[in-house]
Parts: sequence; structure tokens; C-alpha cells
Amino acid sequence: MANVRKNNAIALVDCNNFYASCERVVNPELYKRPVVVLSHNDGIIISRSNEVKALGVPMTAPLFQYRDLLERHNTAIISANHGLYYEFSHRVIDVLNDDIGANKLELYSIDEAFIDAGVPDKLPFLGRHIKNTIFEKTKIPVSVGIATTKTLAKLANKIAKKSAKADGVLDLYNSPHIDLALKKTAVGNIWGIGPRSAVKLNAVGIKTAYELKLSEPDRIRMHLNQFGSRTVLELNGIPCLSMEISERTNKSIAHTRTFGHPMTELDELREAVYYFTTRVLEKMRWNNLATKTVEVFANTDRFKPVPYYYKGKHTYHSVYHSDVTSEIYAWVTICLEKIYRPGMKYRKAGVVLTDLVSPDDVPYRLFDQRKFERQHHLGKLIDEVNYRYGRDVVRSASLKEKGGWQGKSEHRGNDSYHAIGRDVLGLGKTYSKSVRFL
DNA sequence: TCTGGGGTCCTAGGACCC
DNA sequence: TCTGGGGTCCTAGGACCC
Repeated sequence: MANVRKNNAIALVDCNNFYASCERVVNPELYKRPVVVLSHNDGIIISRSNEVKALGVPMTAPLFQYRDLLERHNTAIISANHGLYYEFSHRVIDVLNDDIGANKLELYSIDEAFIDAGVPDKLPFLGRHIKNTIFEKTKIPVSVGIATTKTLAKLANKIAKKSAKADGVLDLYNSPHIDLALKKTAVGNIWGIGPRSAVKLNAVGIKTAYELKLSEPDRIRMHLNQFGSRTVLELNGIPCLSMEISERTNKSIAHTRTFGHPMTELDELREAVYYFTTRVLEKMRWNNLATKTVEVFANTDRFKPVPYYYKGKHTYHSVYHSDVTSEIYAWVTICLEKIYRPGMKYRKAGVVLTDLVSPDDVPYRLFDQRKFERQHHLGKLIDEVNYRYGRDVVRSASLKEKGGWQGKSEHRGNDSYHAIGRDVLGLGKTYSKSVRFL
């Protein structure tokens, strides 16, 4: 009995209203007003201050549906500035590493990290310490949830954020209140149980997280999938999702955009897709990767399926890996010609790279190996120049400077921080783990 | 007029081989 | 003219997350 080994506690540190909070730190006037941050194209709302949440504005709501309400409440409406958020993300992680001394840390997203909290006897103090220290050093408010598994830590964090009593910190590690918390939680609010799964579970009488906890894992696997059955175990305090401490390289890298206006002509579409290709290759080479498979897609407007919603997509599999712009332009061109249909009004397109490996691990080519190496090094040089002197100072002749496909971002403020954007290619050298932007 | 972008993992079903 | 079954790989699509 005395030898029962306890699992380590997992703490989830999650920044509150992260993008909106960052905007407030750099512009304290915004503390006096509600704040929303908009996606690319100013299309939808991707971050809300507490006041906006209280107005009932949901996450990822289209701006136009709530614009009047927001303006009536004098809301600051701001276009996203990913460079800024990236910078703040760094600051928060640095505090966790340097000031908190988190030895095992998994960067889960731009505003969240799991930390292995060991088996301490003073967990509530740890949670409070983390929250206070991060706020003191960065002015970013965070919530901390602590539990035996990631799924429970996620839940603890969610409750910590909402509950006035918890005040941003909740320890469910060995807490007698776990079941009570689970009984009060709708099953769809569990991490990994989305709306579709919630409907399925409700249909078989499972409405709360507690009812899911009591379910037979195999039965849940039948209704959902194996991730569902793991969730059951996690709710029972049995860890199935381990901490991913080590560096992870991306399995895919993409650049996709909705156009400012619909496009019909192949030339126009090609221009946009080449531009996207340039951006995605920039990201790829920044991460020191090469690709073998490119996918290009172009869709019409899904909200106006006239005459019908067309989703064109083609994947090109090359024999060789490459990071050479001219080669990959050729692959992209093949894809584009396969998917293009005259007369369609394209609203969105993108380029996705998969089969990514380090250029050092690329097998030798039977032919043209030396040419490839020359081009590979030339590409590196061009990236270097563009990094130093500005994006696309050196660019392919087929790449236009500016196209009608570009959307709008009218709610920009604080332009000095937008300069950071160039350093932020989505994934970074110093940022060891993949970071997904919202 | 207006409805994002970047990821991951899982599964069912088809192609193909023996 | 009859007509198997098992294994593997690949792909498209679904679901989820931030």
C-alpha cells in the first residue's frame, strides 16, 4: 500500500483571451474598452476580451453579424497581428522555463503549455505562483489547471477560467471534487469531444462528462473511435496522452487564403497560387525542410454554391524531394492545370506541402544531383537576402508584387509591431516546437 | 458586401498483390 | 466458366483543436 506510485501531476497553463490580452498590453487604452481581434481578411472574430464574451459574441463568429452590437459597446476591433502574439508567446514560455523552472514543458499551442508538475505536496501554491509570476513579468493573464491527466487538466483549466472562486487556478489532482466537476460538465465540453461526437453520445444517453467517465471504453470506441475510449480512461485519471517534450517536425506546411474578390481567369489564379507557393516555401526552408508532395486546391464560394460548390484539388507526387523554388513551381503548375475549370468563380486557394524531411536526409538524385545542390544553396542565399532586405526583394519573374487576390485588414493599429511579422514564418528556429496560429 | 487559417489523427474503402 | 481471401498501401473525407 505504501508503495503505490503516484502519477505525476500535469499542469496546463493557458493564456486568457490571448490575442486580445496582447493588444491591451501594448496599448493600455484598450483596458477601458471591450476588444476583439479579427482573422485574416477581417472576416471572423478569433479573440474576445471578457466583456465581449459577456455580450454573447461567440468565438469564430463572422464580424458582420456582430458589428453593430460591438460598435454600440465601443469595442476596439483589431486586425490580427501574429508577429506580436508570437513575441508574447515567447515571453510567457521564457518565464515558465527560467522563472518557474518548468523542467518538462510541452508547448501545445501559441498560448498553452502543459508542464510536468511532479508529485509535489504544494500544488495549489505552484498554480498560484505560475499565474502571478507570468502576470508580473509579461502582464498576460493566465489560468492554471492541474490534474493527473491532460484531459482532466484541460477541464480544470476551463473551470479555473470561469469560476470566480477558483480565480484562475484549480487543482483537481487528488481533489475530492473531481466527480462533482464532471457531473456539471456537458460531455461536449471535454477536450477531444466535439459537436459531432457530443450528438452521438447524447443519443445513447451520455450527457455529462461524469457519465462518459463511467462508460465502458470499448463501447465508446464503437460509438466514436479509439480516441474516444482513451478519453474515458483519461477521465478516470489514467494517463493515455503522454507529454510530448521532444522536438517535433511538421508533417505538413500550408499557405491558404480567401481572395479579396472572386477570380475566374487562369492567369489570375496562377499568380495567386505562385504567391502562396513562395510563402509556403519560405516557411518550409526556414524550418530546414524539403518536400516531395504538393497539393494545390482552389474552391468556389461555399456560401454561394452557384451553380454548385466546386472544390478542385490535385496532389503531385515527385520522385525526388526538393526545396528548389523553380522545381516546385513546376509541380504546382501541373496541379493547377488539372484543377482549373473555366467559368468558375474561385474564392479561395492554397498550397500544402507534405512528405517533409530535412534536406540533409534527402536521398541522392540519380541525375542532376549537382544542379540540385547548386539550386538548393542559391535558394538559401535568396532567402537570406530577402530576410535582410525585405520580403520578395529577390523573387521569381512570375511572381507579381501585388495582386487583386489579396484581402483586406482595415483594423490595423500599432504598425511598429507588424514589422515583427517578417520574422514570424509560422514556425521558428528558436521556437523548437510547431506552433499553430489561430 | 460581409463567413479564417494552420494543423493533427483516424477510418473506411479502393487498388493491388500474391 | 468458375471466381477465394488475406495483407498492405494509399487516399479522401471526417472530426477535432487552437
